[in-house]
Amino acid sequence: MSPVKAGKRRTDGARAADGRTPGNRGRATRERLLKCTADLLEKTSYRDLTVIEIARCAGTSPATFYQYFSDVEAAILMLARAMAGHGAALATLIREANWKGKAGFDTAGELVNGFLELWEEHRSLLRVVDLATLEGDLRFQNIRTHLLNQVTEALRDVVETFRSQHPSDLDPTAQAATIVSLLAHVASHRYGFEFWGIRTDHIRRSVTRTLYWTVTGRQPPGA
Amino acid sequence: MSPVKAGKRRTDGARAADGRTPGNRGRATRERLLKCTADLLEKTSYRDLTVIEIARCAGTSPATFYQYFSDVEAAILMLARAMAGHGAALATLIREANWKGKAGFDTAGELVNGFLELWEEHRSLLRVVDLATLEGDLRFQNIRTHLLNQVTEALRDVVETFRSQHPSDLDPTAQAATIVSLLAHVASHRYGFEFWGIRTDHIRRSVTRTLYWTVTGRQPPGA
DNA sequence: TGTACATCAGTGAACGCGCGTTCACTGATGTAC
DNA sequence: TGTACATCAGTGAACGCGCGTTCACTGATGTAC
Repeated sequence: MSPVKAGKRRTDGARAADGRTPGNRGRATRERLLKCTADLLEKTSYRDLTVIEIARCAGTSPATFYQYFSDVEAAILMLARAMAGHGAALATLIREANWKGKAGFDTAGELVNGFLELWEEHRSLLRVVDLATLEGDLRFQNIRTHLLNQVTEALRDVVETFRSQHPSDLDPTAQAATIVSLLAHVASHRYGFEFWGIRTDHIRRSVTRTLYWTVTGRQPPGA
Repeated sequence: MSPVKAGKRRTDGARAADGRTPGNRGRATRERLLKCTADLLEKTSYRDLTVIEIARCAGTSPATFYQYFSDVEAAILMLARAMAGHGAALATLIREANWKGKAGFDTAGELVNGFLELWEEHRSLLRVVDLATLEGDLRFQNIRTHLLNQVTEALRDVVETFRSQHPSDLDPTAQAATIVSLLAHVASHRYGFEFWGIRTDHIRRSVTRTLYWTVTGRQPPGA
């Protein structure tokens, strides 16, 4: 239909814009667009986030945006994937820390804090991931899984360590998934609780105790 | 500006359409529109739900829709409010059941099932409520609070019954909120777990045990 | 050091689309007498 | 039982808006010789 000029249009759109391979200048623009996407996400619902807005924020034109991303979601996905790696740090904490006795209780507290901090730092991105997951978007669901899976598997292994403390018909994976559910939900609704008059410190204490119990099967060390 | 004909336009739009008081026929149309909204919500993300679609499904025109609702969200809110009352049944269950010993463990199981069933029955509506809450929509947040608050308060009262079993610095409200978080999250991500290979039965068992422990402070009766 | 050329980078302006929303209108139903 | 009138109910057709997306173009940067 349209006269092909010179560049062989890449349909896969893997790395380049529309057949160009990016140089320094291009990469800078791209970063600016990503940064603006992240910033705007703090203020706007991701459904209302528009190419025009992002372009304007980055001091460029909508046409430029399309040289780097196929649409707004593509940019958000890129940000989300970069974030999903942060689950590894939590998994490492779980695997390497001591879960026995008082030290184990401290480990539980650290993990709870780890979740709260991770959500604090990436609040808007995690909100989008949760949102899209609930809506059934598989790409975001995969990111969420990737993030939480590492944590769940690490916890499952720890739970198995305490197998003798748990009833034999308890599934360690389900147990771990249950705990992760609790941690994720509390972290993402933290401000909801505060708005409702429940102090985060109190939640932290409750969750820490529950976490310790579900992992070790033992009563937490008395207050 | 425009010539006022006869009806005194109500700006509040409280009950009536545009100054008309609804009769039988009108109420039927209205019900049909609500039903269609609910049905379409099962298939479509609520963001993509359009007045035109709803009207078409109800066999009427978009103009008619606006006689009954100011916009799509208004219709959804109406559905959600009607559903929020269902929290009362769970609260009653919590308040009237026995929480001690083996009977208490059964009560915990019933409550977990109650959550799973409630979410099963109103999956799409609850999804919208969760979604909008995460996005900071206050109206939906209030509905969510209304629904979960009844449960949280009931649980808090039960937790207080077991005060001697819990450490003195434990806040019963925070403890109850923690449990409700767990229940709500698991109920809404149920299919996520199954997709991921975790059987609902296993989750149910884990959650029931955790619930029993967080409420009573005692080890659940061995399997 | 200079010139020509290829490629990268960016954009103004326009088109099309599809939804929200409204207006002026027709049709249906009820009720007073 | 019939007629007139008020009110309820519903709609076709159009307008406007704002975003997504693209095209044909100009400008910037690098590099070969």
